[in-house]
Amino acid sequence: MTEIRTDLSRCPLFDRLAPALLEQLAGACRAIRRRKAETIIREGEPCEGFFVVAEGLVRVYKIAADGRERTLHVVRPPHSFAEAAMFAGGGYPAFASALEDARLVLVPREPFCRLLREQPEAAVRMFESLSMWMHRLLDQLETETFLNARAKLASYLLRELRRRPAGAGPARIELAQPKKEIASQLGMAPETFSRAQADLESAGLIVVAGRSIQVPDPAALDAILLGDFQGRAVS
Amino acid sequence: MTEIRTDLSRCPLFDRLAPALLEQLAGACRAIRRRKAETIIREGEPCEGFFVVAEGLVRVYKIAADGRERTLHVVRPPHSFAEAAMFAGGGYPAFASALEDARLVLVPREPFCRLLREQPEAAVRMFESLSMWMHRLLDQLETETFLNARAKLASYLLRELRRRPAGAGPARIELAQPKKEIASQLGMAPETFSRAQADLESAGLIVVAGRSIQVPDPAALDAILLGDFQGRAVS
DNA sequence: CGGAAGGTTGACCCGTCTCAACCAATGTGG
DNA sequence: CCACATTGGTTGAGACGGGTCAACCTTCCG
Repeated sequence: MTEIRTDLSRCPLFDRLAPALLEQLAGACRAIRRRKAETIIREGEPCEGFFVVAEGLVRVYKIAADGRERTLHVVRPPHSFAEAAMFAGGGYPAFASALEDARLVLVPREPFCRLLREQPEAAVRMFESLSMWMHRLLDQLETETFLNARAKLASYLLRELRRRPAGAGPARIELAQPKKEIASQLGMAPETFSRAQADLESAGLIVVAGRSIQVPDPAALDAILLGDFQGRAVS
Repeated sequence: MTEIRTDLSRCPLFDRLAPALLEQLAGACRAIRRRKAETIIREGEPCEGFFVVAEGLVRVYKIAADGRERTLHVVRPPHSFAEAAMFAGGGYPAFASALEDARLVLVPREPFCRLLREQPEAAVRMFESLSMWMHRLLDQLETETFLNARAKLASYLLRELRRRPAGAGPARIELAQPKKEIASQLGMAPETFSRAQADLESAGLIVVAGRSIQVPDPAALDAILLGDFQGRAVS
């Protein structure tokens, strides 16, 4: 139980919660483990509650009628997912599975809703979390409709760069997942990812070495997002 | 002022609010009018508050670096938009403009946040509203990635059918906006919309007469969403 | 050694975008 | 009242981006 309490306390939703309330909520939660590739929730399943990721990576995704999959987001500790499902009825709106062996905390619906009603501060945190999800989805929809494969990759790399500690040496990214997984996040086929990467590399914008990618000049990479790109027209 | 109170009371966010609280909130709000095509908010602008649509239609959209636009959603009375902007910082996440002459109520940030802190019931409504937006965005992203132009149109028509009063005569839809606007909502060029429509019509799935579209057999139209469509392979 | 998983590359195909012509309905000014 | 422009929509031709299929390579592992 004390482990659950610690896991919750790290999550932005709860990190300012009074210890007593945290303890109480933790008592109502359940620790859950999933091995790599195991499913956590299925689209349409009734919503028991939402999840805090304590360890490991979780992939949130949709499945098309013909079986194709599309990753919507990868959730890392100490964040949460499926919060929105609790208020909209109709079950979970997407699938989720473990990208690595994962430890999760299931926060059941009722105890959590009680907390929200009683703790305005907790409610505000929840609003912030939902808003962040919305912004993320908006960005994704924007990326989707306005950018081509190269620009999507560039925008992904720049986002990853921004996630790193400030002034952390040279601009280098270590991909934490297989490239085909990243391709799915970006809404493209693995082959297209590979080609986009090759294009950016031959334009001198990135240097690829396995799963390590260097960006000598982030500003130049950023320019890809605007006007188009003549990379393929070398002839 | 009493007009503002009435407008607010119709909005799902506030329709169960105690009259005294409603009155108080209304006192802090501002009535706003916009003519057709006038801008309401711009992406990145600091967030003063969010909006309830009292009359008219509002288009929420993104603009690409090269000027292309993409409609994300059309908000109709008595619903609201830009709620999420209040919690995420960084200003409004998209543009909004009036599709028709519109009457709006601006609910300023601070008075509203105070209400949320003091009224758990209001907070619950807010969660529901944010969750609906998230579901809508998820659906849109799903549609975007899995469906082709014909299937997008079919899914739009079926959605519109479901919005109509139950048992309201034959399955007919009156498009309330120009087709090129709907094309933008569906993320396709107007020409593509026109062709998708022609395809469905020549397959006998819909009957088009100007802006009026009939669906003789909704179940058949639904089948388009699953497997693919041989409509163009008539030869 | 053989096999599986991750990744790259080439060839080809298909869907959608773009550009352009065209049409109908509606207005506008002389 | 007519010439003309404007707006909304349809249709055709061509180009292009990205998906698919297939071959191949490397690394890792049993």
